[in-house]
Amino acid sequence: VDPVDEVELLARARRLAGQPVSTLADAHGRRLHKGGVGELVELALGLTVSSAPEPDVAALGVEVKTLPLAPEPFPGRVRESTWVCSASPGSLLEETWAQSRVRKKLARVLFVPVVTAPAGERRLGTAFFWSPDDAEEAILRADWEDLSDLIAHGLGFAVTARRGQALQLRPKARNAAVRRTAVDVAGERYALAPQGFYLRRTFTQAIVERLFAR
Amino acid sequence: VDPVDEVELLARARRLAGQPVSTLADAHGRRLHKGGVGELVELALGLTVSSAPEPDVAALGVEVKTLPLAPEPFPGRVRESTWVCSASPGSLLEETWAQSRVRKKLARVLFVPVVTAPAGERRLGTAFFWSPDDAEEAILRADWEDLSDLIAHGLGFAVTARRGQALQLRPKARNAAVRRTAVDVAGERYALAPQGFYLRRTFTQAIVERLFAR
DNA sequence: GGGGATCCACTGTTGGATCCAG
DNA sequence: CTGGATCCAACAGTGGATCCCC
Repeated sequence: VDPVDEVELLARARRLAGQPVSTLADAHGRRLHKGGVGELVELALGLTVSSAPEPDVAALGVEVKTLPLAPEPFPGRVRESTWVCSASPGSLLEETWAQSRVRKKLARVLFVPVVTAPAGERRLGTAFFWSPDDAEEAILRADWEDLSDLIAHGLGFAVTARRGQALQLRPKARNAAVRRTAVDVAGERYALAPQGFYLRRTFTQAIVERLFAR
Repeated sequence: VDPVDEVELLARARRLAGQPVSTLADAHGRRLHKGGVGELVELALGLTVSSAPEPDVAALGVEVKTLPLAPEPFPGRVRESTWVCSASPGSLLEETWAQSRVRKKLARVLFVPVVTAPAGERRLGTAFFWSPDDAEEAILRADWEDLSDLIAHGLGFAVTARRGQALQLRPKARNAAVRRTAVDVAGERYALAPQGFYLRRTFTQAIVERLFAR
C-alpha cells in the first residue's frame, strides 16, 4: 500500500494488459494456484498482499479484483462469480449497509480481466474501474440486507446460494467439514459452515457488457 | 370448421377450463398420446381435426394451440416449445414473410393452457387469444427470413435449433433416419432431415408473463 | 407428407466444495 | 480465520428424436 492515486493505479494495471499470466508468475518467482493470479496482480501493481478485511488500497478505498473472461464472443463471457468478503454472524448483527464490508469493498473496484484463450493460455486484459450506479447499489443493498438479516438472526441454515439477485452467500472454508458456531432463533447454538459473499456471474457480466456497449 | 366467431370460440374454450384431460379423453372415447391433447381440444371446440396447412379455423384465420404449463410459480412455467408448421425448401423459395405459413398461423392464436399438477394430473386452463405485437412480429419476421433463407438456398445443413431468437428450426419426422432431398449451393442433391418451425419456450413464456402482469 | 405434440440424452450452468498463502 | 480465487458433481435446460393420427 504505497502512494498511488487511481490514475497511477489504472496506468500500472493497463501496462500489464496482454501479459501472459505465466510470464507474470515467472517474473515474481511464484507458482500458480487457485488464488494465484489475484495475488500476482496485486504484486505487479506494487501493492502489499495482505489478508486484511479492508479494501486492497485502503487509503483510496480501492479493491482490486481479477475477472476471468472467456475469449471473444465480444465482451467475453465472465467465467466465475466474484469473491467479496466473509459473512460472520457477529459483525453482521452490528453492521448497517452503509457500514458494511460489502459496500466498502464494492464502492470502488479495479477489475483486471484475465482472458482464457481457446488453447487455455491466460493473459491479462484491459483493466477498468467500476463503481455501482444507483440501480446496482439498490440491488446490492437489498440483497445484503436480506442475507445479513438471515445470518444475523439465526436463520443461517436457511441460506442458499440461490438467494440474492446480485449478491449470494456460499460456503467458504477449507472443506465442507469446517463449522463455526451459530445461534438459532431460540438462542440455541448449532454448527454452520462459514459463509462468504459473492457477486453473481450475471451481475459482473452485465457490468462488462455495459462497458462494451459504450 | 363450423360457423363460429372469436367470441364463441373463446367462450367454448373457457367452458373447458378446469377439465381434467383424462375426462375429456373419456368423453370423446380416445386414448391419450403425444399429440392427443391438441386433437381433443379441437374436437371439444367443435372443430374438424384435419391435417391441412391452413390455420385450424381457416375462415377466421385462427390457430388453436395447447400450451403446456407447470403449476404455479405464478404465471406457470411453459414446459415445451410450440410447433408451428413444416419448412419445405420448395415453398420457402417462393414465399415472402407476408405470404408465409408461419405468419398466417401465428397471426391469431387461441392458446389453451394445459396445466400439469404436481401429482402429474393435467387440466385445461383459461384460454386466451394472442396476436404478435409489432415488436414480436419484427422478431418473428427476422428469424423467419434468416432461417428460410438458409433452407431455400441450400444451406439447410447449417441449420441448428440454436438459431433464431423466437423461432427455431428442428427436425420433424417419424425418426432420424427420414430424409428428404435438398439441393446445396452448388446445385448438388443431398439428404437432409425434414425440418419444422417452432416457437421457443422463452418466447411463449414471455407472452404468458405479459398476460399475468396486466 | 401434413398436423397434433412430448420425450429424453446430452450439454451447459452453478451451487457447494476445495485449494493455497499469509 | 482472512483473502486470493477455481473446481466439479449435480441439476436444469433444450436440441434433436420420436410418437400418433389422418
